[in-house]
Amino acid sequence: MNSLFKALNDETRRQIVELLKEKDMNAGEIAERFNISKPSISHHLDILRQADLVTSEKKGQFVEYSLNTTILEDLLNWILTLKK
Amino acid sequence: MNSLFKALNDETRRQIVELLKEKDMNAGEIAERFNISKPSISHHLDILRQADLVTSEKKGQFVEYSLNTTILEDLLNWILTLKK
DNA sequence: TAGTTATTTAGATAAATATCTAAATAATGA
DNA sequence: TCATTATTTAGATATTTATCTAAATAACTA
Repeated sequence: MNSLFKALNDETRRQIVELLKEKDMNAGEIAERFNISKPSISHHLDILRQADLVTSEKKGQFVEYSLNTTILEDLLNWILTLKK
Repeated sequence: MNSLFKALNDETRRQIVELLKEKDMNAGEIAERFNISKPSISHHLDILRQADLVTSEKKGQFVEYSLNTTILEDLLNWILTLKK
């Protein structure tokens, strides 16, 4: 849970997640959407990957990122138990 | 949303939230549960209050804290739209 | 194979954060 | 009113984090 909350505790990363909700994208396409350097975006993607919120797959020269929503079950349940 | 994710991005604060799920508690009672100084707990409570995750009410010498679960609706909805 | 493009790694830096101790504030009760 | 108790504020410090530029790695293409 720690890595998940950490991953979501950043506006840029939440926006990346929202982008990937629409469709899979490669690192460069994601970086284009932000006024942040590519290495910084790469770092954000790494944190999202550590939290298992995204998966990545090398496709030739590109690295394609996809959203993994299954990990959100845990978060959902945590919140629901609070609301009891 | 920013203050909410920030508030939840700390194990101690998540534990405080879980304690308050069971029953309202004053600052001292909460602090007793952790090996952390009272000023630090006070600071954590402040961050939870800024996120509107808890409310506080002065009761004589004590300050009683309560969980506010309504604010979790937003978070719940954000997650649910991701899962679509 | 050499040059180009895509992405990540390394290393640096400024800002944010979690924690502490000491001091201030506020309420109680002798 | 004075001492005690509960809590917060102030100020300091060490760690984490978001960002950058430069360099490294990997894959394509002429």
